[in-house]
Amino acid sequence: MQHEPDQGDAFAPHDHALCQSRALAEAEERLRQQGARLTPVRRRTLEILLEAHRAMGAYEVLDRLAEAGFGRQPPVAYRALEFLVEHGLAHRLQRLNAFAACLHPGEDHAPVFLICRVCDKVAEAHAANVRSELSSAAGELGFTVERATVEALGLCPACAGRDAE
Amino acid sequence: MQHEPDQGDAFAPHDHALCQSRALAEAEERLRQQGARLTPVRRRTLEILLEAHRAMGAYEVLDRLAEAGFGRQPPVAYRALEFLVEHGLAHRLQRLNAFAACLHPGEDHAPVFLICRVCDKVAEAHAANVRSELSSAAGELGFTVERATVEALGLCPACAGRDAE
DNA sequence: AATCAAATTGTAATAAGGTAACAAATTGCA
DNA sequence: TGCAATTTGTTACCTTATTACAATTTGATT
Ligand SMILES: [Zn+2]
Ligand SMILES: [Zn+2]
Ligand SMILES: [Zn+2]
Ligand SMILES: [Zn+2]
Repeated sequence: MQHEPDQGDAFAPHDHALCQSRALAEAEERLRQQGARLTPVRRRTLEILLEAHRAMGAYEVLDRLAEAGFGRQPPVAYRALEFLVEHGLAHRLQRLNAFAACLHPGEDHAPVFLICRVCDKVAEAHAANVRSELSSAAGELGFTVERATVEALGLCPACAGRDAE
Repeated sequence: MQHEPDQGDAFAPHDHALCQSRALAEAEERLRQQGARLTPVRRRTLEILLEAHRAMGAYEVLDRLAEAGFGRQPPVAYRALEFLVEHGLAHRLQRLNAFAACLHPGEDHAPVFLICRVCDKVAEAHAANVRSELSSAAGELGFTVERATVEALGLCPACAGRDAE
């Protein structure tokens, strides 16, 4: 079965020059409506991300910006990337740089983490249904999931209770 | 409705001293079976993680290890943490430190990322079902999801095809 | 056109997270 | 006891990210 190519599907063969120019045009239009400016660094940053159809580290983007004559210091890239993320034109692939004791040792599992933003506690939720939905969503694009990271930030019941008072 | 407390639920009120000692005993038993050794650093590292019921950065763990008389250098903590993760006694909350252009700007979405481990391309999959399963799994523990990160690593159709040949 | 405040860009300095490489000490046998 | 394998300690370095402040650009206002 062949799936319909769509605009989020970087994997499907497509006219990528058109894909890029359309995204750039949409970005200009959206920013104009919001009264935000697509300045040269920001525009070049978006172009750099669009060229690749892959995730790039901030320092890789920074190198390309420097080649194009912009500053060589980290904030140059981080600011432009942050602007794009804030305006819905790019995503940041998350991090948390942390470790937690396993609460279900021996079950050979790939859990979903629930992290309370108030008390910082971490719980592990049962992930089977989440993972099966993920696999099927991926399957629609022909993608095979091998490992997945699912981390939710929110409110645990104790902190939610305290909040509501 | 009250949910049944279970061993993965750090949010439920529970006898945490018992929770810790049980986890430690289970760890010892599991490692013994595998012929791996719960040495002093490793044991203290696991205790540190268990004390908190929250995720801790490697450097925070390192500080605590140093207080307990172990080395003050990053590898001391990273090695012990890696050992615990390898043996299923701890989890690493993932990272990817990267940015990608949004492929659906304007849809105000929280997408699921599919990252091909061979070609590094990133696609955005439709996330509604994944997120609703996530919310309901979280809901069973009384947790309210505000933001969630879902990143899958695997094979895109093109690279899977190449692989199969 | 001259002026000025706000926004943007440039730069230096430093914090935080992570790994490679090798030396010293410990452990468990032969 | 002797020795190899494992574990721990330390040095040095790399990547990622932020704070603070200076210089420049922009767009509106006079
Ligand atoms: Zn494209
Ligand atoms: Zn909480
Ligand atoms: Zn507990
Ligand atoms: Zn691929």
